[in-house]
Amino acid sequence: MNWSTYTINLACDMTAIITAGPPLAGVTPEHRQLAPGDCLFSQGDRAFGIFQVASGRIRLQRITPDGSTVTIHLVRAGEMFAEASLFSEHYHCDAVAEIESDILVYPKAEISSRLRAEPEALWQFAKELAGRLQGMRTRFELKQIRSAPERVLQWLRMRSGGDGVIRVPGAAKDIASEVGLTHEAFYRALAALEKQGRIARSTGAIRLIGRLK
Amino acid sequence: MNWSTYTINLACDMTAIITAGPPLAGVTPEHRQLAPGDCLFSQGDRAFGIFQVASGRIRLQRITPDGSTVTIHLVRAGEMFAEASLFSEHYHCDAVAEIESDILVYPKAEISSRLRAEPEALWQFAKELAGRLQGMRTRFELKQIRSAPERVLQWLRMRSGGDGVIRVPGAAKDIASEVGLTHEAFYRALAALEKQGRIARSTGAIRLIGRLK
DNA sequence: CGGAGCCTTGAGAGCTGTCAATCCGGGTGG
DNA sequence: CCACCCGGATTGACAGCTCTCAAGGCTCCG
Repeated sequence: MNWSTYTINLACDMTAIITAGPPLAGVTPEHRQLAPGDCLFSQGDRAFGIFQVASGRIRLQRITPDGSTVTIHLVRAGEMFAEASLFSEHYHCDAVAEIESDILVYPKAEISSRLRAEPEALWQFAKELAGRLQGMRTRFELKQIRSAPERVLQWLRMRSGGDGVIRVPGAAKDIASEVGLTHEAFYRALAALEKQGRIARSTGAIRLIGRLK
Repeated sequence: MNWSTYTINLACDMTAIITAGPPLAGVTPEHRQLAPGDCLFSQGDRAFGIFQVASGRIRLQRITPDGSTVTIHLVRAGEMFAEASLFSEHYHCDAVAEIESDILVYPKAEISSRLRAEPEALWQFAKELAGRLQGMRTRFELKQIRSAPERVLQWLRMRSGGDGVIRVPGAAKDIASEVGLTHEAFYRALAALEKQGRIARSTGAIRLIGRLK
């Protein structure tokens, strides 16, 4: 098992914290600044590009037949979105900035022609997609765990290196939302785990305690 | 809190109804029968193929550095898995049958050479991956909704056609696990929604009530 | 007619979200 | 150098909600 590879795979996944997947090789993106409420594209618009969130947060939503709004996805910093529009003429949902956001725009025509012309680039693109799919499935499975301490523990396990140490990037608060908890519940979970002797905390890092191989 | 408890929770999955993608065009799979507990591949094994579950259920799990097991994904009938192994020499997790399962095996060498040789097939494959990624994100977002009635309603909205009618395939019980609820909570949610006049139930179908466009 | 499985409802417990209060460390202005 | 302020970290109290366990009712089928 190659743990560094594993880390990279996860990076495609827990994007909110591990910033930035690799940009699309060989295609230089444009930047677009969005103010809260700004719309990047709407359902039915002709697809003009795929995107990556440099900073901010984008809500992908769809208006259902009965007129109500369904959130398809909340895209956070580092994440890419609307890849599927490469294979479709139009967007199938709205993309609206929740907060001030900086978006990288990869023009569809350019990406498309490049992927069509260079099978190797397409191969890499598919690889990227497959990795993100795996990551998404992992996140999904994590969500199935109802107990907050258990969920936090599993998350830590997935993020830990071979030494069982997880370096905490910035505020633990941000991790909370990543795991799908309020920060209070997250702190309580950490406290409980520490009390049980299953983790040890120090500033900027968390260490798993237990049978390390 | 023990693992068997989780197994039950984890069994909640939406794929049984939602998924069932097209098989890989132009490549004929082999079948493999697995008994409960049988291992399809292990972490570190040389990647020999990608798979689709014809029937049964496969647990993808990884042993973490501290020796504990983390479920990466529970694969259900219709779903494809281990696509990422196309881009990697080895598998990064274990695949174990939870129940008797029938697996379609697409040999890696064959898939790989076909995708390499025919850019159009690779394009389709990427399209498929992008679609699955979107679907996974949608499922993930649905999980974020805490209120059971709200979650059920959103799920119904996503599944409804333009007429706002959802035909219920078989037991409503199965839907419950798809939405990530116990069947009791699901019934209660439906009852609440009906009481509020937001849906109407009849045998075999549910109709959304509200401003249809 | 009987049974099996699904549908439905009830009661209670446990857990997380919410609201609030406190502590703490660093940066800032006086 | 120190008081002050701000945001994060932490803990407490409480309400609301879902899960669990349990008990009928209903429908289809043998």
